[in-house]
Amino acid sequence: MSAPQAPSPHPLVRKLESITQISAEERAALEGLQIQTAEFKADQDIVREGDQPSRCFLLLEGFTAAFKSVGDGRRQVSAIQVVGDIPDLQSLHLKTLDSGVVALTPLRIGFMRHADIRELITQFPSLGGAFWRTTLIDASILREWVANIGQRDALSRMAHLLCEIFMRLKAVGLAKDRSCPFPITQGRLAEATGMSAVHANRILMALREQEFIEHARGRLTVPDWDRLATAGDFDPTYLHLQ
Amino acid sequence: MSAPQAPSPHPLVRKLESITQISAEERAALEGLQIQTAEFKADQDIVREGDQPSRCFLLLEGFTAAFKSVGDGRRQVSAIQVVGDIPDLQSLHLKTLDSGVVALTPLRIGFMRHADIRELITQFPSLGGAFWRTTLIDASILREWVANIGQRDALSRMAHLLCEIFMRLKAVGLAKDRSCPFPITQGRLAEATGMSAVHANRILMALREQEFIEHARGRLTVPDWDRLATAGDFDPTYLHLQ
DNA sequence: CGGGGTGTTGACGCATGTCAAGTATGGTGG
DNA sequence: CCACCATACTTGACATGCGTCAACACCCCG
Repeated sequence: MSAPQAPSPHPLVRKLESITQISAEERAALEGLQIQTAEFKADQDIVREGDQPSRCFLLLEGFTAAFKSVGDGRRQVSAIQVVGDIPDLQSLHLKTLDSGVVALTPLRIGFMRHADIRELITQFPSLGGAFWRTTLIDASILREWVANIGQRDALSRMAHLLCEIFMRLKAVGLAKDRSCPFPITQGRLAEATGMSAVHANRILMALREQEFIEHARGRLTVPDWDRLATAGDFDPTYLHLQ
Repeated sequence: MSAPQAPSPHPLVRKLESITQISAEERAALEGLQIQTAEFKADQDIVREGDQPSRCFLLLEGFTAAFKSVGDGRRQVSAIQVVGDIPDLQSLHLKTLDSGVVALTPLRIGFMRHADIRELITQFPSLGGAFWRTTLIDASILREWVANIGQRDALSRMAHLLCEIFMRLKAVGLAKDRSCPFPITQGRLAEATGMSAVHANRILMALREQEFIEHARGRLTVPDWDRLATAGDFDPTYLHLQ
């Protein structure tokens, strides 16, 4: 009756379809999942370290970052999320959040109740596998971040991060050709790469001077992908795309 | 007939019992899971980056480390595993391994086929949740490592790592009182904390001189836990014990 | 057209890396 | 039981990448 392969307007279906085969039934169930949308302004905390949420949220529009604060007040960003990501999906099985999530831009998000997700998974175990898989990909990215921060020098480190974000945006259709939206301040990039804001600035300027990137007004352009990927020692295997 | 609460000799049951309630039926199913044991010598690779395994392994005895190599040949350890851990459980849903696992000591491990685990989970979905949860805890630890490596100075960083390993060993009953086995070389600790081996040595000596730790012949002793925890800015919430 | 956040720049110090030369330690074979 | 070897650990001298501080420039947004 309906066109069977119409591109789904539903962001959660899109997300999981990029991960696994979704049957018509599962798709219907996903589309029936109750989602409560909300908007946030830039720099607002969506959830905080220590929270015990009963729902998690799907990022519908904008960018977020997960972060932890350490003793002396410094912050480390441990992940950056783009459209389609579910930043706190781990709260489904871990009662207490071990990191906060902050809006990097104005956001539109969709809350999904844990109870509803659990019911969905009970009914369609293969969807449970898909959700599980997304958290495993997040963990894989974290391992790469550990290696990135632990071993690469500042220039490679930053280049690597830029490669990752660019490629993940491409995967969700937000990167056109050689450029993508990039509304992330140098301060945040510094927190994500474990360097000072001043040094992040110098490294970004070096990357621009040597024409690895163009970066202005919230857009990132990569004139020569291979060159940037080489500088960042970037191998996308860990993203487990496709 | 049998004593219902006899401490299970089965390591997988022990692991999952520390995470969730296990019914008698589930326990029986877990104990029936086919496990093929194997032994490895120190420094052998159990699995390698790029492998596509059809089984994963449970660590029965010894210590392992997950690691990635970066471009210039340096290595970063992204996790250290102790008895009861399943270092490559993510391979259940991610086809290609994004990091290798190496034996830090002589090992005894038990291989479990993906197919068997999948069947088990299909039959007992709540066990699936327990397995999922273990991978989420691993991810939580990775977030803490990102923060540790990214933000803390060398002394706190090392102290934090020592706290984590000590507490995880305690959780599986391997730490007696104030001391635990610690067969990890300074070179590995350096790879885990993202510092050079020489610097790791100096930091460990500083920790010993200031009596934060005693560390010799494969044993670590912590004379004053609170003092070490303070030095390492250590808060165990992220381990999600209990 | 004003102001707060963001980006830029320079001077300087220090934590950490590197290189190189040892010294302990523990396992192995004679 | 000892000699030997490989691996781990230790130490010093030196270089440097990066952090800190402080001032300033820019640019959007109201």
